[in-house]
Amino acid sequence: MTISSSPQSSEPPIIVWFRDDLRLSDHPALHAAARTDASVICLYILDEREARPLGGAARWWLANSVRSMQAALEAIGGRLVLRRGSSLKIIVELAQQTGARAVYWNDAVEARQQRTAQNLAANLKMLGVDCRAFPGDLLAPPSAIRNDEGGGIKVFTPFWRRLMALGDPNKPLPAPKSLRSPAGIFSENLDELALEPTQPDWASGLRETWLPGEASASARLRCFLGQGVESYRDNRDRLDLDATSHLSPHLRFGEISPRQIWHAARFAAADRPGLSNDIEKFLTELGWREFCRHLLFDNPDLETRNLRANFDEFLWRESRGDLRRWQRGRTGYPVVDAGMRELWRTGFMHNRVRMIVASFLVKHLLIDWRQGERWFWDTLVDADIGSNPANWQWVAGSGADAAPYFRIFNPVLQGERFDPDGAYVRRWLPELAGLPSSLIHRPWTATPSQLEHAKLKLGTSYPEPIVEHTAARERALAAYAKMRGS
DNA sequence: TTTTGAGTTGTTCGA
DNA sequence: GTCGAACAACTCAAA
Repeated sequence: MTISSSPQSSEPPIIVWFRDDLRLSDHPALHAAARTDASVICLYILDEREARPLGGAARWWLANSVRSMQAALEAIGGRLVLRRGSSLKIIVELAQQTGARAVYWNDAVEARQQRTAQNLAANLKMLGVDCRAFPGDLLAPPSAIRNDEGGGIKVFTPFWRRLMALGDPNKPLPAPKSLRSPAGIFSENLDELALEPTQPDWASGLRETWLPGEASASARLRCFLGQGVESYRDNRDRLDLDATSHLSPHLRFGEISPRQIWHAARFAAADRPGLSNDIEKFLTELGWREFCRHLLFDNPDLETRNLRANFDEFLWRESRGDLRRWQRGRTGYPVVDAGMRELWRTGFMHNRVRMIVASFLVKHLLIDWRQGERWFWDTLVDADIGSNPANWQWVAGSGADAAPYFRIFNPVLQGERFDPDGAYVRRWLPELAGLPSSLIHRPWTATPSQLEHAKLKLGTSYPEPIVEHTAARERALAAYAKMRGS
């Protein structure tokens, strides 16, 4: 095989179609294309119909991630072609226009994306264009972890054991050192895709918190495995400590792959045996991502359909007012409100707080989990097509391996346990900052003089509780009992 | 085929 | 203050 030295070569190019895999390293489709002697067209399409339309926070992330990848590609001689519209139509047209010899992409687990890929493959075949889909998004394909009936495994622990029994996933692939991309192919301007908010520009909190892109993702992983993972097992639930990796949005957009994380963590564990417990626990979280994706593979309507059908009978409350107070962090329960405001400001929420606020919406307010799922989808930078609905269903009790219905978080106890000095609450609810730690998670129990001393007016500067915990708990238990009996 | 036992993340109550 | 039991019943994996 000869290697063409001419950048103007007119030989047929290979199109690499990027989706939620905005990285150059460990990218099987790009790696395969770059190994040939062909020039490579790197293509990203904003297709609002192909998959679930992105939420606002995710759109902001996408814009910045794409910008970062444009720069990374240019640094090795390549170029990113940006388009908007129907993926199928655009790829077929581009393949014809450029006389492409092949189209490569990485597999996606979501049903709509798979359908598009199948249609695309059929269309390309008719045109005589080769196409290949590569595994790259998962540690193991769903087909490798099945139960006796050929379905997915619905309980996490056996799922995890089976995944571990498969052994290490493939080693990550290197990024191409150089790339040739044909010139003269039309690309949209990123700004014209209007992914970032302008009127108003509400993204300042996101900009202060995050740096999207592959380089940032791998720096964060390195930093986390270098120091952060120490005491991960013990401290990961603490809201007032910075004990988690914050890799989730990077993983969501494929700026880093699960295989890269897996192997880097294994390497770190071999290097520092004292950390192996913490690293095992960290890898388990990667296992949960995997579990949720496999669940989505078998249940394409995970975001709308109760996995346990008896939940279809559940009588949810309709209250736009209560929903809005929850969304805005005005429930009167400090740990809930702090979480909802962290989310609104940064596009992120600590995992423990996600459980607390989700339990509060579903059980204290009896509002349909789908409403909460949609709010998270719109506001989280890491809103994941699998994890988000799967975990909402888990909290609600309608999901796989779900929490039992009587497990109702007490927001006061959870706050006192995981934010003992109230540092997390004070950070996000400055109006409560003057309260002593003993009252920070239960301001309604403060005496008038304590309130005055803290310069706090309950009902004005901070709301009274939207529901009383014990009564709400009993109401939830009764609602579940009724569903069971109906 | 049948049986057995386990199942991410809790709270409350009463001894 | 600490501890164990109750909260219920069901689904699923695996022997």
